[in-house]
Amino acid sequence: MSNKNRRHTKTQQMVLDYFENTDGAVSHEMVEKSLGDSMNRVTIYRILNRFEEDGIVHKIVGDDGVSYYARCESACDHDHHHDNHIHFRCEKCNSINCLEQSISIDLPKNYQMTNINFLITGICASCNKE
Amino acid sequence: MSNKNRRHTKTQQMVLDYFENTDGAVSHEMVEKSLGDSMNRVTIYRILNRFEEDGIVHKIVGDDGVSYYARCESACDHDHHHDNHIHFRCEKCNSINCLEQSISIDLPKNYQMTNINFLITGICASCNKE
DNA sequence: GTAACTGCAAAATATTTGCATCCTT
DNA sequence: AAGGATGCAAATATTTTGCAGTTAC
Repeated sequence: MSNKNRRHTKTQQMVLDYFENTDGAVSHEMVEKSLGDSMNRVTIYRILNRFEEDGIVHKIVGDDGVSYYARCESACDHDHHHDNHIHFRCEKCNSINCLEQSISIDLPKNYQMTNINFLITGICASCNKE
Repeated sequence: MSNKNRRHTKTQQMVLDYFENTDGAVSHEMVEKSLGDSMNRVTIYRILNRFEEDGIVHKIVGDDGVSYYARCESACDHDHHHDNHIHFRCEKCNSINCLEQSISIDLPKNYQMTNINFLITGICASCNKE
């Protein structure tokens, strides 16, 4: 389903590097703030969409309505990037990270699952100190 | 925190009735399609926001980026409408409903939770038959 | 050389705000 | 009558699309 002919470009590599050097999930806004001088905002949209389409990252939509992207774990293949652990979004520092806890899902009969989006919002430990 | 002086109006009652007569969660678009002739789209935005603010409904953000609203269970009070069960969004019929399964959350030390958003996307049983 | 990728402008969507008016209390 | 709620227009975001120019392969 997914593998179009993709090309390796500088811009994409920069975004990949950004993922590599960033803890937790990443939003369009964050990429733009970081790399916006080197590339157009539209390009960022397109790169993020492409990455998701290709299974390189998965998307987590926050209860703030913002889309965050995180590199997929090894387990992800191109058509299934299920992600049955919980993400935590800190309202203060606006980071999204994975919690250890993972969920075993008990879907009712005849239900079929294509995507999981588990998100808890609140204050993370480091922000809670202050 | 929440109780402003609210007034009882026809428009709001219509939206409430719509919730009552609809299974599962409801999006702005659905309300507008249903009641758009009787009220302005902006009014719908404001009513839905107000309802959420007042704890009358809670918001679930789909991985499609769309906000859905569902009437709160009895357990909800004004400041805490935690909703630790899983919602299921059907990509075909675009309904959102609650699954029975609820999740016990095991938050790491010093984490503080303000909101839960558990959503599985896929095909529901009735759509899966066809 | 071909087709993917990018940048810019513009279009399409989605949501919010200002303000005059209407309606609940 | 005071101020919350609504409608309309306009302002803000946010995301997508068209197309020409550029670059990877």
